[in-house]
Amino acid sequence: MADTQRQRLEAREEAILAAATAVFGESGVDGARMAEIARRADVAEGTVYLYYKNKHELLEAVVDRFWRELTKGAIAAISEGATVSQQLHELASYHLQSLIDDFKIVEITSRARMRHGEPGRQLPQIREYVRVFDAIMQRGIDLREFSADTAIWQIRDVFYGTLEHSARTLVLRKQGFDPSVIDHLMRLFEQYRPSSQADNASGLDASAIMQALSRIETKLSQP
Amino acid sequence: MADTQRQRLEAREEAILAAATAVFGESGVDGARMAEIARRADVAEGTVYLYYKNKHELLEAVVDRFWRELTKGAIAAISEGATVSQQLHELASYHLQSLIDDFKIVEITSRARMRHGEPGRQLPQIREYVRVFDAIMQRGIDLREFSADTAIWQIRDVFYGTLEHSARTLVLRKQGFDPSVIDHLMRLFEQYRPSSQADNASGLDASAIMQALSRIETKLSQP
DNA sequence: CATTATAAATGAGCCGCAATCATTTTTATG
DNA sequence: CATAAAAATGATTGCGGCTCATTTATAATG
Repeated sequence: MADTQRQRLEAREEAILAAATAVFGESGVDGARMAEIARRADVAEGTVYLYYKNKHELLEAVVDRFWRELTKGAIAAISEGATVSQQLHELASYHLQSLIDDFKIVEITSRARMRHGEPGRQLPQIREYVRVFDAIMQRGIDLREFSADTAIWQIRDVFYGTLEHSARTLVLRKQGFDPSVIDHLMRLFEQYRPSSQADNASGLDASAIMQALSRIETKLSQP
Repeated sequence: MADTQRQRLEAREEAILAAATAVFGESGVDGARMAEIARRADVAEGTVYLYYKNKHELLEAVVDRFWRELTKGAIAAISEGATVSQQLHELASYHLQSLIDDFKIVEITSRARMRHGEPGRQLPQIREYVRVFDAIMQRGIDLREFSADTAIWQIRDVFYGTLEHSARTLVLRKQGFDPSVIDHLMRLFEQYRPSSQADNASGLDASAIMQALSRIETKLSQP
């Protein structure tokens, strides 16, 4: 009966994780009491430590699970055969909606990054999550729907950075999901389409000229 | 001698704040020991609590001070008479550089937002800080350099969201300041210019260049 | 300068809570 | 059943934030 035994253990682990998710969400990391988590999972306090080394590892597990689920949801939210732009739109909408819905856990995520001492690492599951974006964008580049002259990581930071800040703004103002945020972002992304590059084979383009002008202006205004 | 007395108190408060900034930065919020902070400020542990109600308020004071200084620095970094684009460029550069330099304290900021219980408020000093951006952008709109058809808060979220994420990326990869991040962001902002829609999907056209040139001409003829 | 009143500083001790571990209970095995 | 191994328990420990009775420094007054 080694099988039901294993199931019991997994069920217990799941109960602890669920309890922890609830308590962390309700009370925040510092407000959460290990005793309360144990009580809700219907185990003794010591038992929690058989499954997770300490409070921080439990927190990591909660956050890790959240982003894993989010990845699944994102993939599900994207229409298989749609255009790259359409898929980006879907991903952006799904992401913004999720950030708003689960704002508490998203906030807690930053806490999981900080491992007491120093080097704020990035969580593996978030790395996994952003690949969904990367894959869409890469396909866009391969199909020449998007140009390859900006590093993907920079575009990605625009995408997630904007959505994260917008979500915070919306939540703090107690507004909900706002489609105009998505439209705005998608309009920005038009920038990445390879439009009028044909006539700029020389490598000279308007933005290069503007940058040069900008440099000149700087010098002029600080003599 | 009520005057030197006051000065002594302020000096002590400053010593505590400085010690706290250092210790929080080195050890993180959880790693920081109130005893250690007191020791470095050369006061007894109880004395700290005469100036700050508890550890969290001390943290808030540290973060508050940091953003206040940042606001001063940002204002100083912006050329008074420059174009709106140029000022945005300067602000973006200053911001990115600061985020990278003081990454530790920036990370800690999110911690100050979470007041134990719930409603992750926004800190007054950050509100103040983003006004620097708002003022520049508003001027851009007034001067018709930028169009008013996108809400400023959305543009602001693009600006700070992108820079914050980019800073994290750069720090985690142990790269330093990367000017291409700024150029990229500024290119995106071309989207917000009113002249852009017509003939060039990139948002740049001859008229934008002519406008910049004429601004320069103006400056040259009035030294 | 002496005296008193008030403000500021101190640090030993209290208390909450994460984490441990000796003990008990449950499960697998022959 | 007997017995060994695994799992669970909760009283106990230790750390660290915070308090408060006491001490020390400063101001006020005659």
